[in-house]
Amino acid sequence: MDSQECLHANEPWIRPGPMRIASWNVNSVRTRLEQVTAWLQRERPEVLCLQETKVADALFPRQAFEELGYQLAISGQKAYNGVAIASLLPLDDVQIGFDALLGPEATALSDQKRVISALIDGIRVLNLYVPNGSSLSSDKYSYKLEWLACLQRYLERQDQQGDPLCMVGDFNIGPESRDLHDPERLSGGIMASDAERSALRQALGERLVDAFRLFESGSGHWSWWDYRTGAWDTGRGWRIDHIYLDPSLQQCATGCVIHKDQRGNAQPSDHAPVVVHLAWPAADDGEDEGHNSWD
DNA sequence: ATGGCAGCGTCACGCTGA
Repeated sequence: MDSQECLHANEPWIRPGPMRIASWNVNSVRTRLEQVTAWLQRERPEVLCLQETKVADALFPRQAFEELGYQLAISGQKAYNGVAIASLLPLDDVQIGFDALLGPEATALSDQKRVISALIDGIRVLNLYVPNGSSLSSDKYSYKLEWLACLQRYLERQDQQGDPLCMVGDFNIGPESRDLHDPERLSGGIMASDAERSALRQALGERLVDAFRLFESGSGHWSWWDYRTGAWDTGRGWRIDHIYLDPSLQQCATGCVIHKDQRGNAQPSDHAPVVVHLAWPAADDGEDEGHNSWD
């Protein structure tokens, strides 16, 4: 866009886009470190959000990211869960856990390290690792529904802050039939039950939209392939890793891509990275959106 | 209906993930 470039030429303190925000469940950041750094070196996304880092903060392999120019915000624990944000741009106002916004009511849901956010170039980047739920009859399933109800309250609070919001992560939910390789068999089961889908929709509200579906309406696009069933070799995947944008970022989105090739690596994660491309900062269309003022 | 594969912690296999 020429008009946008002119704008930036006249406003040299505005960094010209694009902004790419990626999400990747790496299933152990230490085991996957070489794959992650190789991918970062090649793709150089401005932001990479990681899930299932599976490492206590003191043992997080910080140096490998910092050598590539990435700053880190991490929230991990031994063996399970764990989230992190790596960014080429400064990370401000890092918030860890639901209790950062909700206080004591959410403390019980903050033992498991599944929530981290930071303000990056004026965008609130929220990185989530939604509980899996195990099976419909499991205690973990009720925990998942409770967690999603808490997410709804958290997002209502986040909305009040007024920052543009990009929410990414492993949602452990296939929102619709087109997100499952075998909807007839899988619908209604774990990760595809009405209650999970409804709880996610409730949390999203009217404002948050799945960036991938802004560009691709078809089925057959997956972000996760089960290790156990030879799912990768037979193409039986799910699309459970998502990027959600609020209205101010929807209008900036220029693409959303799943880097499926990473699932074909030797010793891969069972998830592939998802990347949203944003033209950011937004071009000034004359209407003050509240997020792009520089006076 | 069940298991299958992978990572972790701690050293034989159980727990967890999805």
